[in-house]
Amino acid sequence: MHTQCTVPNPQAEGRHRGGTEMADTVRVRFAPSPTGALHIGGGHTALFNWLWARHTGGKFILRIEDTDRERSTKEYEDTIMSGMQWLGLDWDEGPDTGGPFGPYRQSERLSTYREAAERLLEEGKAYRDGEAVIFKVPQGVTLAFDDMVYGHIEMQSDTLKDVVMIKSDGMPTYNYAVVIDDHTMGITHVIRGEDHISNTPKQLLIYDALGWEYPTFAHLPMILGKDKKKLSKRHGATSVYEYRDMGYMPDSVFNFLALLGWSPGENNEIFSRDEAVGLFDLARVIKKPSVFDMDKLNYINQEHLKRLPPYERLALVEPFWREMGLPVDSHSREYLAQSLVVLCGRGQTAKETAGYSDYFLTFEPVKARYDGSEIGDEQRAVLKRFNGELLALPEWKAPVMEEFTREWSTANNVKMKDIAMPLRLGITGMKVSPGVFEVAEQLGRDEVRKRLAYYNFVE
RNA sequence: GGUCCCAUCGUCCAGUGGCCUAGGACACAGCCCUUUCAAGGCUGUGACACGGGUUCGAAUCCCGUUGGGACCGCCA
Repeated sequence: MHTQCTVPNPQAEGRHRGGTEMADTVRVRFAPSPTGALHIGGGHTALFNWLWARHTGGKFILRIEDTDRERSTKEYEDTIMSGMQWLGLDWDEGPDTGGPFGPYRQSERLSTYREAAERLLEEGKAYRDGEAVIFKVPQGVTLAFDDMVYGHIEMQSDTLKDVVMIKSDGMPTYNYAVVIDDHTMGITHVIRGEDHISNTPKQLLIYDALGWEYPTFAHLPMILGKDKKKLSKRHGATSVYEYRDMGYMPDSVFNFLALLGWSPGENNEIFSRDEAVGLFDLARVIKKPSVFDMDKLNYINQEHLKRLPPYERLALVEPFWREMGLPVDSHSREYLAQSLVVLCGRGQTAKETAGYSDYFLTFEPVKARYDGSEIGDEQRAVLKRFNGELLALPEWKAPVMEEFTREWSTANNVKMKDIAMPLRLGITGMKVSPGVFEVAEQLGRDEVRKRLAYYNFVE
């Protein structure tokens, strides 16, 4: 057990939860503003909150911070939610599911913000300027908190400017609303990006003014692009959807994101959601910002892809085949799934896998890629003899074909690759493929005969 | 500029004073396997930013320097 961890693990300590001990239960929230899709940074923050809630048996709350009237839209709210669902981050309370601490949209909690603001106004801790309500920062106060990741942090109030609580349009500002909501929603752990560390002292001031206790803070290291700058569109995909569209599995993106700023501590980098939940610990989160590394994502995705049962892999690849205009429906599910088994882990994404396997679905792309013109008369004659005998084999099985080919190449003093390569090219149109006999078996004797005949590689 | 934060291979992590001539993974290079590629196996290149302390002993603790980042909005 990690003694730094201030929150007891209910499983490990065998404590009972619920009922009157409700107050002990971990409550964390992800609070995006609906001004854009769920991007990698937001996904990372949501993920760590979710992990902590699930690990501790607590609650994961989704709160929509839609106080920017100009930029917030319902569409973005929906995309963020479906992005989270895609990643498998389910929430216990939120704008759609409801819950005992609702409403879960800031735009619907305006009265709560006003009440607290009135109180502060009456007590002389805030003042009006124009239509806005502004918090008066007291001088000479030391603001301090103990961050679960960054440790003890303190700052003098003198360096702070007064903070706007309610904007002229009646909407609360972030630094104010976040305090009111986290407190009234019973949030126990505020887990958010490191870029919020400098905001925290302002929020502390408001907790103090209202006489509220601080939640536990845990700031997460930033995710940077290859150039070590804050991740942005310039670094490629930004929304988690773009990863889905590129053929990445949600489990892989989950796994990859979990590894940014955290590790289970053992030499275990590929894990499932459930394993991550069991292993996760906020006390093991590191402080150093991490660079988003596409190569690592690719590797992780390939590992997850390899571990997938055939039909699940088929479900992932199928949309990309369709996108490529391949005749998916003219084949049986068994045939398609088996084709991917033959492909055996080739391709780092479902999209790549689809691109490597088009020849299983139709001959057309093969013809487009390969014309057989580099084969001279002499070699063609050899191929015709060999292919003729191959197609006449009593059993159309890869091991049988392979054995036959070895014997034939020795007997005829022909190099294995001189007959295997044209065969591969003729049936796949590629110089790279799985074992050519496995491909031939999967395609079937008739289809192979048809393709070879097209190139005049067989009599 | 002010305040705050960070600093181990190119990248992601391990390391919480002795087990470290610093470990794993990705990437890269080579070899093996082989009908091609992928996968797999083996090997290699490669880091504690720098300078001072503290200590019998420091990647680990302290101070400074340098370098990076964040925040300083009636955005969140």
